[in-house]
Amino acid sequence: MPRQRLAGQSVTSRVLAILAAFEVGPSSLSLTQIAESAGLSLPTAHRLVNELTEWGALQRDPTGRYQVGLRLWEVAQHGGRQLREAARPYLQDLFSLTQETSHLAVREGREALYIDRVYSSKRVPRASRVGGRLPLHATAVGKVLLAYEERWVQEAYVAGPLEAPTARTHVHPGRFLEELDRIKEQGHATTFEEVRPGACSIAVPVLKGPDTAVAALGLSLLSAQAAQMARHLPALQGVAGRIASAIDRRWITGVVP
Amino acid sequence: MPRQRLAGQSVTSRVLAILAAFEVGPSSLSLTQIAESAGLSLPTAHRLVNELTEWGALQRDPTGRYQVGLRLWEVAQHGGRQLREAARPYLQDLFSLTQETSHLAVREGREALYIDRVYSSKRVPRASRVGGRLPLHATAVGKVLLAYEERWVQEAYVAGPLEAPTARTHVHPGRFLEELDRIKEQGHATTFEEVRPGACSIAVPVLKGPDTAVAALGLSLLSAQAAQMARHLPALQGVAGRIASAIDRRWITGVVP
DNA sequence: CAACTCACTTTCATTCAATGAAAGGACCGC
DNA sequence: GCGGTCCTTTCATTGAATGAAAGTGAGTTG
Repeated sequence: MPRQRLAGQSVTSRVLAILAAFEVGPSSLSLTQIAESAGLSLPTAHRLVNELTEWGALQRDPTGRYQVGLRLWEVAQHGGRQLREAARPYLQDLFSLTQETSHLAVREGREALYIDRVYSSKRVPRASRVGGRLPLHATAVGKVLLAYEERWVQEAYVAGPLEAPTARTHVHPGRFLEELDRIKEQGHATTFEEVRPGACSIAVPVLKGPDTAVAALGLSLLSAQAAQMARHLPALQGVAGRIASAIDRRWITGVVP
Repeated sequence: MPRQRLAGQSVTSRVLAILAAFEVGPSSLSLTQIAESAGLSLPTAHRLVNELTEWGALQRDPTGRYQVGLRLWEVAQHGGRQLREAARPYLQDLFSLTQETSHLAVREGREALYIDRVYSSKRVPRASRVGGRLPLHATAVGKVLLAYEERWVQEAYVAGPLEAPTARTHVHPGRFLEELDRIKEQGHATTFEEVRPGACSIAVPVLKGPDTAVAALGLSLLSAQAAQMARHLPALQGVAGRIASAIDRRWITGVVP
């Protein structure tokens, strides 16, 4: 007799579980790994994965393992497109001005989601990744995003566990809330080796209204350059302003076809 | 009695049809539009769309319409990641050197799929879009990609319809095949107002072996700058070489975790 | 080279999740 | 209030999805 169908019974949920298998971990997975990660029997995984592959949501690499397919990538490019496309040229300007890794992030739950990033082959303090996440309290963009949230969101955040990727990460709830107040007052946040040793960062909000941040704009620098961080503040604020008005313009113009 | 369930019966295919609705057309759709585009009854579309929304594959905008969600975007960032992450810093270098819109494309069927793109707020000849497609025969990157394909692929391509976005598009099959030969011989392709009036482009292959192009690297310029196109050729070729070896290194190092 | 292993693929009887007709909101403008 | 459009919920019916079991095939061992 077929084994009892378990919870989360909808086919849709199974398909999504397969996609979720690619959220973390290695970028290519065997069928068995997918089945295990998604909690499916091998035949079921096989059939669904085949359908996804045929459509182009997944694709097989030369070794037979599966990766995310280009067609899914293509469709998903529409996600967050408004913000990303409005911001991209100015993010590029920021990089040209500062020659430092520039990035744009939004808040997703307890993490900062990196929407876009500009950097060259020269200096690359690699912590974030486009499509990657980092905890809000350990990054400058994250602190900015949280500083512009309502008080109860901030309190809910510090009520949760504050992990410490390095010894310098600020993990004291009370002091962190005070830091958030200071950040909102002065309009920018900084970190020094709070995500990874050797890297520091500075960020400002992209505002929509006086108290609402739709995104955060940041620079990552090597710790050796930390002294010059403040020098980039005018550039950051200027570019953030331009992005804010570009978004406004898009909102007024209406939905991009 | 419920209406006859039609072809393409699997739930997976329905879910994918919903995603496909976002491939073309406006970036946000109402439930009714999704149902129509995917060929589903309203209740079915409703249930599936709800599940997708709950997971984060779709999200509702303030007006209640649906767009591609950030979680799907995040997962799909893994698609083509190897190539994109290897190439990105060099693509940025190319832009810094030339100050012209730089892009990277791969072949997907009869079209060039734009994998990445670097440009600033200054000059923006907007034809391509990251995640967008253009016909192979109308773009410099497309011509390069086709020139390095085997002969039978080229012939199959010209056997299909060669659309002409502008009056200058090359649509004569025989002459186009000759152009492909010349392109492979000289190692680069150009267009002049073949996609859209006012814009021209130049592209070189990113090679893996002497006869295989894994991608194409291109610049878009305003037609007024057409005379200076050739001046950028050394930069293009140099950067393409660096990208090629970066990819090689990644292949040897193995799959990125 | 047979015996074994491991990862994937196919088959098929059983059954429960998916389906759409129908009816029920919600919000328009008139 | 009334016709309109769009979205949401309900529910009896049923066929698409399921997993046990058997099959394939590449690789490894004795």
